[in-house]
Amino acid sequence: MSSASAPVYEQVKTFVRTQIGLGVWVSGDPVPSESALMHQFGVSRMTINRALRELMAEGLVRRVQGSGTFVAELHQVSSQLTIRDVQEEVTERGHLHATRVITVETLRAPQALAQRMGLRTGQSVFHTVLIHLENGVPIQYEDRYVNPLAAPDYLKTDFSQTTPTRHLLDHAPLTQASYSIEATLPSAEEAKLLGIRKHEACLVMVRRTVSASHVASLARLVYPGTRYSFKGEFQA
Amino acid sequence: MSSASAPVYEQVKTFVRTQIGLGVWVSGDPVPSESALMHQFGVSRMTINRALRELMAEGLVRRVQGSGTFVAELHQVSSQLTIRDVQEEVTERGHLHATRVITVETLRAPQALAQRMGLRTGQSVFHTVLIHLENGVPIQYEDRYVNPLAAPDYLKTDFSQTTPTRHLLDHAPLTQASYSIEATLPSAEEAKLLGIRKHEACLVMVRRTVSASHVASLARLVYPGTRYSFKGEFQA
DNA sequence: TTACTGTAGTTGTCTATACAACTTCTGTCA
DNA sequence: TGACAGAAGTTGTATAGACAACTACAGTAA
Repeated sequence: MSSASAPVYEQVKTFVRTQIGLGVWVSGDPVPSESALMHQFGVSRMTINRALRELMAEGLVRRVQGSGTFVAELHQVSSQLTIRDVQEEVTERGHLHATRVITVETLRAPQALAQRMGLRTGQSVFHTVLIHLENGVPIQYEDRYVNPLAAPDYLKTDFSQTTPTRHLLDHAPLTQASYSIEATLPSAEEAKLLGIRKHEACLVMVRRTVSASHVASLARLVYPGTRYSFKGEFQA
Repeated sequence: MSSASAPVYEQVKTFVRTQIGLGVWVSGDPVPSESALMHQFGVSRMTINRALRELMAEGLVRRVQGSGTFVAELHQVSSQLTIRDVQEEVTERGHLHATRVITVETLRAPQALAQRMGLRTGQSVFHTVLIHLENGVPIQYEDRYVNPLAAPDYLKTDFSQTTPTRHLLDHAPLTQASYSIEATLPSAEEAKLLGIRKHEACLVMVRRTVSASHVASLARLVYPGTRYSFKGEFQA
């Protein structure tokens, strides 16, 4: 029923997806040409083109100009890892979000930090340390350095109301970000502030965001392993 | 120079991206209508449409039929988390990959496992436990259950040559996958096989893959926190 | 055999047009 | 005032055609 009224290009996508999903066409196999699918479905080439182009963007097929369309080799499976504002994430679960402000300061960047943020040694950098709580339980330790050039008003924020992430997204348009996720044991201070034992494993995400060609922020986010996990899905 | 010869729809995308990147247009602002951009660039509507449609797919703008196009609220940043075959990953780094086979067996699924894999209790399930080594150092403990219906020849694989991931990708076309990433301390057996101390934090990925409507495999991958991290990038 | 050329087939881009579906606002009528 | 109708503007989809750019292959010439 729903497919009867679905747009034609969606029907074509579904057809191709199904053939691949059922294993009728396997990795490397040629997908029928635009011309062939055009006659098979009795629609115009642009419609077929859109379907195949979108399937390529989704990583399901590979297209080579002059040669043809082929089922992609799925040797690597990518999925969206979503990085969200903690506050929204918590409130969306219907829980209460609160912030404990530990440190708010301006300091002169030591060499190691300056290097990682692309600044000169001794340049001013904003520094905040916060604890995010979900229903009163600490779930994230956030240690963040912010480039004053990217967000001059950062320290004026009321961090008990607005999260740093939120402020930055609103004031420093994001152009690039990189992150790494590791597992480590917490430092003494982190363990104390998160209210966990020293031998409890933590997920640590280190995130570097770039806004208009300079590093905007460098954050170290520590999550107690027992209270947090990253989840994701992948759909062919 | 390169933009002079770039396709028009790319030029339009670059224009919109730049306005957003520079902060000229901020979250929620209306993007000029297709008709306006059409006159501005002197091109047909379909070309503008393609540019805006692709920007929407990339999450940079939000489009509402009948209303207009708006700069998206970047409250969530998603990026590709790539799940790859360990062997390929290691050899690509120019290192030596090896596998230690610990367990290869068929067993009857206990209730908890059967439930998680969508099988009946007592049904046959393949089970393998392997250690992956990079230059002789253990980097991953892989504990995997495989549905015989999805990959009947799984146990015939020579696991010292082919990784389970590889066999499954080649024999059971992937239609869906979900995963979670957590931090925990290793079990006694895991610590022993990975050659780490009991109090060393580990990244644990639990991955469930679905092939043609039934669960193909359930894997628990344990990485020593000191030897592994997930990395990723995001580009606006 | 080897190197080159041409041709058929394929994808990439773009146009001008059309109608459908939806939103927003304005003006009219009760 | 309030409800409704309509018009204008917007995006969504689809068409038929055109030319460009590229690939793969077959045939030809040296």
